[in-house]
Amino acid sequence: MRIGELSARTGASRRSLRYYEQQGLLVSTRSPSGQRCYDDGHVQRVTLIQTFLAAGMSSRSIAQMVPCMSEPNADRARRALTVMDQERTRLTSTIDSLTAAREALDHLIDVNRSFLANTADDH
Amino acid sequence: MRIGELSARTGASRRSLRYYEQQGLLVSTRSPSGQRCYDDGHVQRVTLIQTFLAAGMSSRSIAQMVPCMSEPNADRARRALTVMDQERTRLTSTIDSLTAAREALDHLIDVNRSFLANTADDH
DNA sequence: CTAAACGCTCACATCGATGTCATGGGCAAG
DNA sequence: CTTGCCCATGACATCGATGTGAGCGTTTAG
Repeated sequence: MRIGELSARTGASRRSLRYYEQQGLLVSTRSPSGQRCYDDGHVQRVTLIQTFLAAGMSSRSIAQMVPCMSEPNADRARRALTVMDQERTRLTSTIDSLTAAREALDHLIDVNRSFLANTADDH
Repeated sequence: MRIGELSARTGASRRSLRYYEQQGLLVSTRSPSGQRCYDDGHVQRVTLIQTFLAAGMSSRSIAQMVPCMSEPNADRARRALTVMDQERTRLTSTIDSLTAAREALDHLIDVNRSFLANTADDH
């Protein structure tokens, strides 16, 4: 398939798909005229990239983790593991931050609701 | 206290504190010479702001939620509640995204470890 | 053959919180 | 008074993923 279809299937814009390739997250074969060609495996890969990007990972980290570079070299795999562990730690602490923020927010919501209930009583 | 001490106590840079004020997240009284003056309550407020910013909320949202505008107006409180509910929903779905990403990452880590174990066996 | 729809590359724009620098005033200790 | 440190404002820079548009080739349906 060409870039338009991959875009339609994944929801990633054509612009983003080209960017992913430029950053080394995605490889494509080219037709004789230079157009990018993808197969079904690429749909999955893009989905994974989207998952990671949505989690705030940088394309640089993703490039080091996702084995987009065909040949699974052992050295590369070891370095990838390092990055993965770092990212996992980062993810976990981000989740903790968000959870803390949500709790703070819940508290604010309570305070606010009470306030509104009281002013309603005052009427 | 002046801005330097508030900065030291909260870890927010002076630049950020001035930015928070400019965005309406923080109020300060001014000394006759124009310097910002804060009290202990401001430390707590800044901490809350940091919590929310770290959770990816925009300063715009925070400004609508945090009752920095002294007088707790009922209309304002109602609009704040709307924003709070939206932000809560957003937070929850972001947490879900991060959790999903972490699971995908765990899977990648497993695959990678197996691969390394196998290549080690090959030796 | 032609027109529409698609693809390519390059380049510039965007957003938001923060860093940094320039220029100048405020205040306390020597 | 001077030196050193803090503060004020304003302007410009940064980062990263994505949008947008120009200019030009390709593919496909009529």
